Amino acid sequence: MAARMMNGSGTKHRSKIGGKENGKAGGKTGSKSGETVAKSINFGPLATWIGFNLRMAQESAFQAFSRRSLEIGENPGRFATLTLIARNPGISQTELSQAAGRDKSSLTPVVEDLVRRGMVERKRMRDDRRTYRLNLTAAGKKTLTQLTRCASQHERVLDSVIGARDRKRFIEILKKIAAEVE
Amino acid sequence: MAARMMNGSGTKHRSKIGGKENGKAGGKTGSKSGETVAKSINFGPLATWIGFNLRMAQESAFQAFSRRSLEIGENPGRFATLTLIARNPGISQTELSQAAGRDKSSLTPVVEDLVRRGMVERKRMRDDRRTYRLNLTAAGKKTLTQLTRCASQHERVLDSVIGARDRKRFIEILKKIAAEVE
DNA sequence: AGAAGTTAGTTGGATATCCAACTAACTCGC
DNA sequence: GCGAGTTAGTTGGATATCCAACTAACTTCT
Repeated sequence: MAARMMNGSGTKHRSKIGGKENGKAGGKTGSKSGETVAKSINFGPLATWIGFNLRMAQESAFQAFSRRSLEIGENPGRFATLTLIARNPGISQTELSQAAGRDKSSLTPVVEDLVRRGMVERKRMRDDRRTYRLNLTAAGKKTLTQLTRCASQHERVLDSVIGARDRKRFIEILKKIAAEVE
Repeated sequence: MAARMMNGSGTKHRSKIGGKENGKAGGKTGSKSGETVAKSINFGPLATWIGFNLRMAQESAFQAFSRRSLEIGENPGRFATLTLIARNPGISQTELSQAAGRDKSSLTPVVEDLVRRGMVERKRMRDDRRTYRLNLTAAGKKTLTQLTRCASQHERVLDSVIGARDRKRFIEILKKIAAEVE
């Protein structure tokens, strides 16, 4: 899981989102000299809208984490899944999907992959043979440890960008949005 | 564009992200009576990590906007694209993709669709025949107006969740993350 | 106990996205 | 003024995700 995961690690050249309306509607930067002057884009209302900035921030953060976890040869998307299984041994796929904010059908291939790679063990429940119980194997725990280290480093970067003073409030707001918006 | 758009409008049942570690590692909620007690999930470190919460918030917000814009029969994903073209008449596809934070190849089908539906006009540049100039048509402007109304309502909801006091700082932080994280 | 309803997980069809590789068109250096 | 390099946009192949529809297994109601 973890955010429409798996963007790869493309280096995207984003323009900074201009705070101010720069009067002159967009338009072809002169570039007399031949070098391409970074054209300043007018974002209009997007610049001050929460939805758009939320998306840009999320993707930026996810990309960074993606790169980091690919360095250790793991899929960033597996991180939330592994953590949730570790913390909730015997969790079912449906519960897992709800916790991770994904459709249960999205988890089918993810869990299959984790099982195939020996990270997760999957047993039918005794008393309800529709349901699986998921548990981490030793290998899964080891991988999770590595991924967690990655994630901690990543979090430290985010922390430094946000600043200790605002961090708590920032997360509260994110949680509130996740919980309260429709 | 606007966030790995087009999730449809699925009603996802997310568990709230528990702030506190609930000691007892996950585990099978009793459900004596037969009714399914909403199992309380242990999110472990995810609960306090920015990346995960950023994702959950972003998706929640996007879903809400998605539903709203589908009500007026438009694709939420087109919103940022139309806005950027409106504000930057004659913008090229590459510039547009950078501004929207998407790969230029992702824009090919989007722009095609907008042109086909008569929202956007696309002309080769005189002096550089590789490049297109994009402009909104009257129909495009009309659609954008509707979408903008939608988005304003959506923003108002987000505003009320965040609270006027924190809003400015919140957006600043989002911008900072988008700009500074790798 | 049997039919009707509900739930867990899978399958199928669709979309949005990425990256790498491509083509056509431009620019530069000599 | 021509070949090497660069840039704009498209194409192809891959992944992650969604929703709707399905099957198998439970539960409930009469």
